[in-house]
Amino acid sequence: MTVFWERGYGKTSIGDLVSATGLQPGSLYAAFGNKKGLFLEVIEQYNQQFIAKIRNMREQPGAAIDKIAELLQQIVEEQASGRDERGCLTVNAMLEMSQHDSEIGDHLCGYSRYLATAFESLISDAQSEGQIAANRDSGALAEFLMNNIWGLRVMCRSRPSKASMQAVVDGVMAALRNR
Amino acid sequence: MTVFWERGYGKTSIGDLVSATGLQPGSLYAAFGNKKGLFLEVIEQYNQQFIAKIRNMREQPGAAIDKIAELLQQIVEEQASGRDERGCLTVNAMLEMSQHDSEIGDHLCGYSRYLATAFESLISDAQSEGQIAANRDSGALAEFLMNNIWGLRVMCRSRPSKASMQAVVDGVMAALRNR
DNA sequence: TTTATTATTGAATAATCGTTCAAAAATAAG
DNA sequence: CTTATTTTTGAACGATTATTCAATAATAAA
Repeated sequence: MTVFWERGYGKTSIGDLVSATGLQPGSLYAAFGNKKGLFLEVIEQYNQQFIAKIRNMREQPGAAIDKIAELLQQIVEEQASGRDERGCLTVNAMLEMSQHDSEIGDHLCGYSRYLATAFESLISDAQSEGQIAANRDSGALAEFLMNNIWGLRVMCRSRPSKASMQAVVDGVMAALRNR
Repeated sequence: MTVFWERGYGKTSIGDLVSATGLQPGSLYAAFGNKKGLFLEVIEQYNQQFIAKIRNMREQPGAAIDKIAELLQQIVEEQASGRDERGCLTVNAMLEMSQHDSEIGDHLCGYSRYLATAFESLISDAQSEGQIAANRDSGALAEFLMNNIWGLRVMCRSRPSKASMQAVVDGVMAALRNR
């Protein structure tokens, strides 16, 4: 996962995966069929981790609006600490592979749809708790939130100042809380 | 430009460029040095075109806030009409190449910074015209706007419904107009 | 027309790629 | 311990890659 994340799909060679896993080509092919098979399992796992993170957040105590803020803030802090120069594996894969490989594209598009519903449930929670007006469209707000996360994942890759990213996060939270 | 845009840098072979340009490898190398040299000139031209578009918009008559809305709406319409399955060449290049190739990375990061100032001038116009409150931070709003454009360029690649993209655009414009 | 300069050609090169597979090693079953 | 089964090994293969360059053609200068 780390190798694909740092180098992208196309620039990751089997040799890179051999070094990273300590397995020889034959073993990798016996286990995953081919390079794409391994990549599909990698993004599946990556996506499930993020979905699990949101699911887990919802089960924790605390205001939903604060959880959303925390989700965004984490992206800022990771970037600021220099830990995240690789952005989001899913976004990277989506832009590199989505239209070129329909199997990977299907996978990612389905996940994207699923992720929107996960965000919508967080928004709904915040509406129930009175921090977002109940008459606003939760689906539309979820798309808006997700769009800004996609954006931050792109921004990560353009060596932004922390202030720039913080400005975006503050703007998004203000837009969610408002009206 | 079209070839790089549709296939990305890594998946574009010299053979593809030979077919697209009608020039033989030797001629391409005589003119551009190598594949990367050609790519750098391509993204330079692509970015200049977008900067010129914003500059031109500012010179046209009409409310600045409507120009911003039009910029966002164009992305929605292009996607809805099926014309844009390739997203934005710059965003694609940024995610594919930025951290792997520092020369391309520098180019793109510089452009990203420059683009933010172009957006800021549009925001400032809208503030002068009274459609965005003058006490709001134009730089922060510009980052917010740009972030959503990056997001839409990612979203383009996940086969979204027009309604989803429209929801984002409406959300962004509401956030800009508000308060 | 003749000469000098520039541009184009496209086959050849060396490197790297994803993938395969017979041989060897490790493990499990009898 | 012996046999059967599974896993791992890593060299080899064919395909593709970016790049080069001597030969050829086109253009400009004299």
